[in-house]
Amino acid sequence: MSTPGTAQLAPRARVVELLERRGVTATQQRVEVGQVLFACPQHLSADQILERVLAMGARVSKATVYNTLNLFSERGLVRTLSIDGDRQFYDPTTAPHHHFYNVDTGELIDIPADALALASLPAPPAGTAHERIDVIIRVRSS
Amino acid sequence: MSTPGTAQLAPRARVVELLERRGVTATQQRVEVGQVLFACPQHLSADQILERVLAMGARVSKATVYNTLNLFSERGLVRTLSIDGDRQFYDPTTAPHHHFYNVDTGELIDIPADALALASLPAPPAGTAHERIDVIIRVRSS
DNA sequence: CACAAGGATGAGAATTGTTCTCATTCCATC
DNA sequence: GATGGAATGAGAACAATTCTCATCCTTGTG
Ligand SMILES: [Mn+2]
Ligand SMILES: [Mn+2]
Ligand SMILES: [Zn+2]
Ligand SMILES: [Zn+2]
Repeated sequence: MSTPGTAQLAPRARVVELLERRGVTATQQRVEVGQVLFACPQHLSADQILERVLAMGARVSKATVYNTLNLFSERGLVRTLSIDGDRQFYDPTTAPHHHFYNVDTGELIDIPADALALASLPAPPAGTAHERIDVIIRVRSS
Repeated sequence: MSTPGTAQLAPRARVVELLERRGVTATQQRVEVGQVLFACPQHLSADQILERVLAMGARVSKATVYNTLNLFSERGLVRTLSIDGDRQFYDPTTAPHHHFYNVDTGELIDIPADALALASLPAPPAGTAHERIDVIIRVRSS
């Protein structure tokens, strides 16, 4: 039994703490975006985040949602996923992990880092250093 | 000593054969796109392909380049890569392999499938079947 | 507790990669 | 050489994202 229009949200206090730990000023809108984004492990588009923030009764603009997500991404509060050419998804789980992507439904499912062994990693090209590894396992509904 | 404006191209006959093997009618424009795309292992955007086809003196439109790349992609002649939210890259190497992506320069480098061991693959979610695995190793210029 | 000063916000325009429309052109087949 | 269906292309349309810049907040200061 869920109250319509009242999705689960991360508590403001927890969001404020997360932002301040990364040196991000905890403004009204950033906290509201964070309450939606950090509610649970999930993968949301900018549009979905905007919808949900508006649904919780807050007032935010599209520009601020994008500003905020880009800032969160720079500060390591969110991971940006590009799985197709359409839109990006924002992933509150920043620890290393991977994804199943259902090409038919668009669904994204987390794969814990330790559920997938990457052996014999090739050395990065000369003059470069590893930053992060993304594994996307594309699946079809069968 | 390279002749300016005359980049290396795949021979028309080879391209025609590739297309016909996949049941794709070998029209003038499709063959020209193929000559650019199948010239060597590489990763080009639609715009780069258009530029190069025009540079070889052929007449093609943007719409046809996109039509052709989407058709090639459906027929398994090219693999589409989404590495950031900006544009897609088209990869003539359709056999399984992976990529280094230099986030500073935008450079994409192939990693042969056998240079990277993926052990203990998790089972696909119920009701789905593996389609393909993409590993992208993001690196920074250091 | 006013009060700057700089940072954040937002309405809407701009940008850009990609798709769509549909009239025209091409091509395989007869 | 005709012809019917597929392919092409100019340009409009779309959609995700960014930009502009006037207005609004925050935060520290007096
Ligand atoms: Mn971006
Ligand atoms: Mn596409
Ligand atoms: Zn995830
Ligand atoms: Zn490749």
